[in-house]
This record gives sequence, structure tokens and C-alpha cells, in this order.
Amino acid sequence: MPTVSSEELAAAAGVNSAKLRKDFSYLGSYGTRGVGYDVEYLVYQISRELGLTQDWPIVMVGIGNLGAALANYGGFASRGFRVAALIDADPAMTGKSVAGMAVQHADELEKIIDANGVSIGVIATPAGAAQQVCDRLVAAGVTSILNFAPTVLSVPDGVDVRKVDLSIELQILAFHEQRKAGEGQEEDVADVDVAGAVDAGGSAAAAAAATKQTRKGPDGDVPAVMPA
Amino acid sequence: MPTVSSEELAAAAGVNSAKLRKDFSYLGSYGTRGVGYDVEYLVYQISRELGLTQDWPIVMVGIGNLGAALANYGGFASRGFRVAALIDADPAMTGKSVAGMAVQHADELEKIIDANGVSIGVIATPAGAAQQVCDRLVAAGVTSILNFAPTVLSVPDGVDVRKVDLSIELQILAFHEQRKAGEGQEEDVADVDVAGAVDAGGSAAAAAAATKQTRKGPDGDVPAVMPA
DNA sequence: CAGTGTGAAATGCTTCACAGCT
DNA sequence: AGCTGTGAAGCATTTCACACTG
Repeated sequence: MPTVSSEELAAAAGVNSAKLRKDFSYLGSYGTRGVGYDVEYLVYQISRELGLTQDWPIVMVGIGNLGAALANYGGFASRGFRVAALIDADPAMTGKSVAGMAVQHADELEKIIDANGVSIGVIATPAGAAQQVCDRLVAAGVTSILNFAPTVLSVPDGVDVRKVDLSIELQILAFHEQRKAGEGQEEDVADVDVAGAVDAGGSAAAAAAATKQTRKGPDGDVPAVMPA
Repeated sequence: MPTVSSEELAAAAGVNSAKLRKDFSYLGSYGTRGVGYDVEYLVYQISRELGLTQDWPIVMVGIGNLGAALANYGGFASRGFRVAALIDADPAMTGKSVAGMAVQHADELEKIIDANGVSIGVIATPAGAAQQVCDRLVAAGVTSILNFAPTVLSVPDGVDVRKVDLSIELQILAFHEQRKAGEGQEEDVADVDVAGAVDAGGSAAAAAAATKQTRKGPDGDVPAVMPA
């Protein structure tokens, strides 16, 4: 299949074909009228725009269960990410092999970041250590941080933080599950609106533990909840 | 602090106070004019609406690094989730203790779901096993699935699937990082629009590996990418 | 003539602004 | 006097529909 039409792609993706064409048009005119899009060329252009063709060295701090799971995760390499180092504060971890790579001690952090030109860091430490690790990453020159620790990090302007809360997705499923159960005979009409707000991720409650911590415009955040 | 105003909450959350009030109003009128919202009452109402006050038994299938990390994750219990069982297909795993719980063999799947009234399942298996596990979960009565395996699952109508791709968040950071680097002297004006589309999570490309697999309206999905 | 690229219409979401309650 | 709750305005995104092109 050398070419594909916006209609086919849209059907496969479950979106409107006009939206797909408009989205693609922002990247330039890569389609051919009457024919469609050249698959190989399109993949290349989108890959390039999203930065998939670049090599992104990252450091991962905190090699517990989650850190190890992430280090073993195959999806990173295929998307241009290269794990430059696995770092843990526990001396007992130092030298251990995780995902075919020796864990290094936290003392090495700055040296590693500098030597590899790392600008993206992943924090998978316990909550208590996260802010401290974050500060060191930023001081060493990291400007993007992916935070799996259940804490909101504070960072200076110009540094991006995204927070992943693994329980939020479950939360969303449970919300819909609850709705399935109480089907039909609920009291207030507002139900529909609430479901909409949660799906849209635009509800105010979402901001409490927003994925992108500092934000202005709308973004793709999933909704969060009040303190547990 | 017994009460809080929409202004204070909005500032803390980084959103507009009118939006916050409108969101809250969908749940009912829980505020007091001239005073604000009673904190305890508000937390209770929101918790109830989101299903936090219920007990949700879940089964986790695939106890590798990621499964173990999830089993140990503290955030679940505090949000009403109770891990009813950890399940793995590998007989060598059976009986092993993970997060203080004995791993059970996949043969027990149906029995466990039935006995505990489980309606939510978490799949953390390798990609190859995911669809098969999914089918068994659905056949046994599970109606919501959280999928960490890098595969799109097909399910019958009425079953919700959410897919978590751990590399997508990194992808988004890299995208902005690339943008920081190329600041100012880029060729085309479209850059701004592309960034907007990615942040909004509304881009057509997002649907390729959408978090909520089957969808109609806009939702809180993060954007994805073309095949890696 | 099939299918892109895109103005214009339609829809949806956010913010303003103020009436009304405590 | 202070703050909620909400119609109405403003802004953004999505879809329609069609001129245009290979």
C-alpha cells in the first residue's frame, strides 16, 4: 500500500477526515490531489516534525520496580530515546545490571548529564526524594522532566514537567464503571455534563494534579481528583 | 481552614475561578454565597461523584517489572481500589509474594473474577499475550480494562479500554525540547499551530494510539505518533 | 474524477459580568 | 460586603462543502 487517503486514515483512527487533512496541512502539503498521501513520505515527515528522527539521551533516576520497568520498556528506543544512564541513590544498587546496563550512583548525576548532553530526565524515585532529585537535574542543565513520583515538583521557568499518575487512568475507568452501574434511574440531569467534563480533561478538578504542571492553554491532560 | 473560595482554589489549581465554579455547579450547589465552599463537605461530594468512596476490586494480569511496580503503587488503595488478585501465566511465578500478596496462576482467572465481583482488569503482560488475556477478562465479566501492553485491544461494545503508553509523555517532552532548541529562526509559521494541536491532544495523529481506544467526542487523550 | 487543501459555518468550551443570596 | 451560580459574550476547535489540482 504505497498511498493512503485521508478517508482511510481517518476511519482507522476514528476521527473526521477533514480534521485529519487540516492537521496534516499544518505540516505542509504532503498529499497529492486525487491520489492521497504517500505513506513512506508522510511517515517520515511526521516523524521528523515530532522529533522521532533525533537521538534523545535521557537519564532515569530511581531504579526501583517502576524504574526497572521503564528501563526495560521497549517503546523508548524505537522512538528516538536512548537511556544514557540509570541512577540510584542506594549504594547497594550501584553496579547492578538492569536492562543490560549498570546502575550508577547518584553522585555521578551531574557528570553524566554533562558528558552526554542530556536534557530530559525521568524521576521514578519515592515521593520524598523527588524534589531534591529534580533540583539537581535542573541545576545540571536538564530542561524537561517526566515525573512518576506522586508529588508536584516546583521548577524554574523554562523547565517543562509532566507528571504521570498511574492511578488516574484507573480512576477514569472506575468513574465510567460507576456510571454504567447506575444507568437510567439517576436523579439529576447533570450527570451527562459531568461525564463530558471528565472525558474532555478540561475540568477544573483536572488541574489539581495536572499532567503538565504549569500551563496556560488547554492541553491533553487527563482529569485528576481531590486529595485522596 | 474550614472554607475555601473559588478564587483561592482556582489560583492553587492554575485555572479560571469562573470555570471552577461552573464545574462545581454541575455537581450541585455546594457553596455558600458570601462565604465559599465548606472544604470537608466539598471533598466528600467530589469523592462520591468520582467513585472514590466505593471499593473497586481489580485484577492485575502479568506480574513482570511493570506489574510488580503497579502492585506496589500506593496510590491505588487510597483511591478506593483493592487488588483482588495478581495473576501470571508463568508457573514459576505462582505462589511468589509480590507487594505482600501471592501471585496466582492464570488458570484461576475466571474463578477469581467471579468470586470477587471484579469489573476492572489491568493488563501488564507482553504485547503478544494481551489480546488473549483481554478476551478472557471480558468473557469472565470484566467491563473496564487498563492496558499497559503496547497493542491496541479489540473489545465488544460496552467494554471500556484505556491504553497507557509510557513513551508518549516522553515524546511530548522531546517535542517541546526540540522546539526550544530551534527557537526563533524556524521557517514556517505553522509551528505555533502544531504545538497547539499537540498540547490540546485533539490532533488527528492522537487517535493512532489514543488512550481511550473507542471514542466519539473530544477527550483528554495525549497525542501519539505514527508507527515507530 | 478522486481526493486534497481550506474558507466559512457550526459546534463546543471558557471567560465575563452581574443578579441574587447569606 | 463578599462570593456563589449562571446567562450571555467571546474565543477555539471541528466539521462542512467545494474550488482546485494531478
